[in-house]
Amino acid sequence: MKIGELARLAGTNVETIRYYERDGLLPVPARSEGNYRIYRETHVQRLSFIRRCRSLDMTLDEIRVLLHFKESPQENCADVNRLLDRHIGHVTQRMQELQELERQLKDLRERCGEARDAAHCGILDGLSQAIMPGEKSASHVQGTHQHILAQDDRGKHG
Amino acid sequence: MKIGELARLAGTNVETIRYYERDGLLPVPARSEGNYRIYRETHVQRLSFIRRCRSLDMTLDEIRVLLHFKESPQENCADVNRLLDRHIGHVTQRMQELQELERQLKDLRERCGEARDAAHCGILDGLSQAIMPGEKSASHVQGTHQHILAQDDRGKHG
DNA sequence: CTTGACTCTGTAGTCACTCAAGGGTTTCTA
DNA sequence: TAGAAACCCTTGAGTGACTACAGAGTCAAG
Repeated sequence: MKIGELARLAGTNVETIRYYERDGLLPVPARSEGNYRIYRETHVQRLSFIRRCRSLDMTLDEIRVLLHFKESPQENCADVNRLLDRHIGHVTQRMQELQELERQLKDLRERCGEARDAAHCGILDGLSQAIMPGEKSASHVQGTHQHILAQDDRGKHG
Repeated sequence: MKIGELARLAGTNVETIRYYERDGLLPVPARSEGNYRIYRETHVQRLSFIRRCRSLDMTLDEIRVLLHFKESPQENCADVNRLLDRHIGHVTQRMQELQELERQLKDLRERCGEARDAAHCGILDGLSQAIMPGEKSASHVQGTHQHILAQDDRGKHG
């Protein structure tokens, strides 16, 4: 099959597939006479695995590790557990941060229930004073903007 | 004061300040004879405002809007409300996504309680089958990796 | 007068894509 | 059989919000 069909089957877009190839996540495929990439069922499976991991917000590096374990089945999978535990930790931590964030934003929002002058806007006043409850700690957890797998939103945002 | 002191006072790093200046979020400051940027109290306040908004995961564009309202106090602040409401919506949505994500990851983790061969690893098996409950919808919400305000972690991650 | 801390500019790198230009190939339709 | 449409190719640049680095200049203390 050609790249377009692989993309359809795995719910990816074509550029992403070529990007994964450049990045070493997908093997370099055979080419047709017209220089088109030719894929097989194994590629569909590998790409689907990658996309499933991405939908769980794993980094490409984490996925690389998992792919390695898939390919060397004799190795002990304690590392797989460790990777997943760490990843769950990141997700949990990010959720706690977002909960705190939501609370602060709602507090802020209540300061200005109705439209008034910006001169007396409780929101701007609130943002001008210290609210931060403490410095955020490090994590491999990102912010609140532009979800990774938002492929149905191409070109609308921004 | 020089840029280093401003950075300390606002809990930012120096490059970020210069970046905000390039990006138009901070006004171009005066310069000393030796070409050093010279800041005043107003800069500390403006930068702190920006950092507080960033700690609430607002984009620089959103912050630009808020700064505009801070500077034109006669304008109606209904737009401030709208901006904040929308932002709260994004945060709430991302939290729901992360909750679902956490659930899936923990499900996955339970498939492999102990170290075994990767050949029989329930985690890898699980990732090789379809789990995705439905496509993620678009939002201005990011993933799970590398928190924005992790400034105390310089150079460790990656 | 030298050391070291600080600052400057400019450029490139991060992550995981996404888009666009400018061309080639294949397939469908008239 | 011609030509249009759909697909594919490579290359390079753009996204957001920084971060890092090179190579140079400035300043205060010893």
